[in-house]
Amino acid sequence: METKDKKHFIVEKAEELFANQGFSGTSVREIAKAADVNVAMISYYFGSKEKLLMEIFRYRADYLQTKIGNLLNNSSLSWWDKLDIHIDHYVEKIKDNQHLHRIIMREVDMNSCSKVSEFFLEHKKAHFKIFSQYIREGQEAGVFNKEVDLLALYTSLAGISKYILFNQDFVRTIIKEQTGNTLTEEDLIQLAKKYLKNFFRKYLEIN
Amino acid sequence: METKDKKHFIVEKAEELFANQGFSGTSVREIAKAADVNVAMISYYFGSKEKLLMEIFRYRADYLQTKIGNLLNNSSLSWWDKLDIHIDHYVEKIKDNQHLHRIIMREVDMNSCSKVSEFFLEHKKAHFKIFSQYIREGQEAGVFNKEVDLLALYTSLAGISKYILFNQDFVRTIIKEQTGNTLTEEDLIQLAKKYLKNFFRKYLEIN
DNA sequence: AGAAGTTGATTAAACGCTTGTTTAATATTG
DNA sequence: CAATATTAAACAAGCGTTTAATCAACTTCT
Repeated sequence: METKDKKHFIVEKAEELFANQGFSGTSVREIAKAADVNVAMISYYFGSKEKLLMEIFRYRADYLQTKIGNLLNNSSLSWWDKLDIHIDHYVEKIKDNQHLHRIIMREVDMNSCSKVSEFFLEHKKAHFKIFSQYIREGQEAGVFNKEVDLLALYTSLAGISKYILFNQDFVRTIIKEQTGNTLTEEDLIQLAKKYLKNFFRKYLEIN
Repeated sequence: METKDKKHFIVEKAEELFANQGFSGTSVREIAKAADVNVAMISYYFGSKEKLLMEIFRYRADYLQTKIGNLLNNSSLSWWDKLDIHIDHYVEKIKDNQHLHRIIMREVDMNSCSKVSEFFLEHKKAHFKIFSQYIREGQEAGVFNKEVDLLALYTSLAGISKYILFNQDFVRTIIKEQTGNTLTEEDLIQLAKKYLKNFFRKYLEIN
């Protein structure tokens, strides 16, 4: 394997371990074993354990770019269809980057006083900006209800989708009791999307 | 100080440290220093670091009892007022037990495969049961809209309140940019309550 | 073309330090 | 005097990181 691929492999294994066991709860020896490399390679490649964590963030930087705007602007779809796409996109992205989100929740959101925290705060702000700009344009186009709190919308979007994705066991159990069906992760994704689309319709529709 | 009070003091200090730095990220020496006791006392009192974590859960067991039902049943208030009380109660309880919730999020929700996870899953189920029973009674009384997904309501209640409370920096920043005001934690609690009450009205009102 | 040299990758071992826990001695209490 | 509480010190194990030696691949020189 090429050394660049090997580095990426270590990053991915570390990401998974950090997500499930936490940064402090995972030893470099554990990471080395999972990636099937010598312990020293982690210091050799990344400098330190902490810098490996930073490398994870850098590795996922493209995801954090949140360039949804382009997709939506050039389309001839209706405002409502675009909103659905936005929601689908949002939930899907959280699903695809669950490990990263878990790490952010554990190591960044929880002790919010480092430079990393500031970086992710900026990212959240940027995403909120894109989101609220889209809603406002829909409002000015006369499609979306103008009497709606953008932050209320956004916290619901983030809160609901994160809750369903990070409490999968709970949601699954309830659905199992209600219907007898055991939902797959994909089913849960669809459920989150359904709930959110319903939610946005209720809030943005003009009666 | 009495030995029982001292034990409680250690438990509270440990709770705070575990909440902010994680279980693995906090050493027993750190806890001992925070509680101003000798390191050996923690093993002497609790047996081990892990058992101290369990003691935290036992210590907060009364909170986790979630006996909201009593308060609501015997009241002569309207269904809507009772719902507001329920929401107030829910948000307030999360605020008062933020440390515990952080620990549960970090150490329980994240790696869901231990006996502790099962315990908290049962607790969530019990709370959902109380919640949905209340809503259903309101539906049968003809006050609440019958065409509403109980799980959608619940995940929103939990998701929104947790998001606001555990992303305080973000919410504060947005509000600061929008209004110029820097919100206190109490303000954020009120915001969460407002959002949730609005939400439940939108979903449960019969047009 | 083949030996010598250069570079980066990989290894096992060791480093010093911290970890959770235990021990054995001392202090405090009833 | 007995029982409990508290202490400093020691314990083995694990931690993140470094070292120095070896390996592999490629370049350069005759």
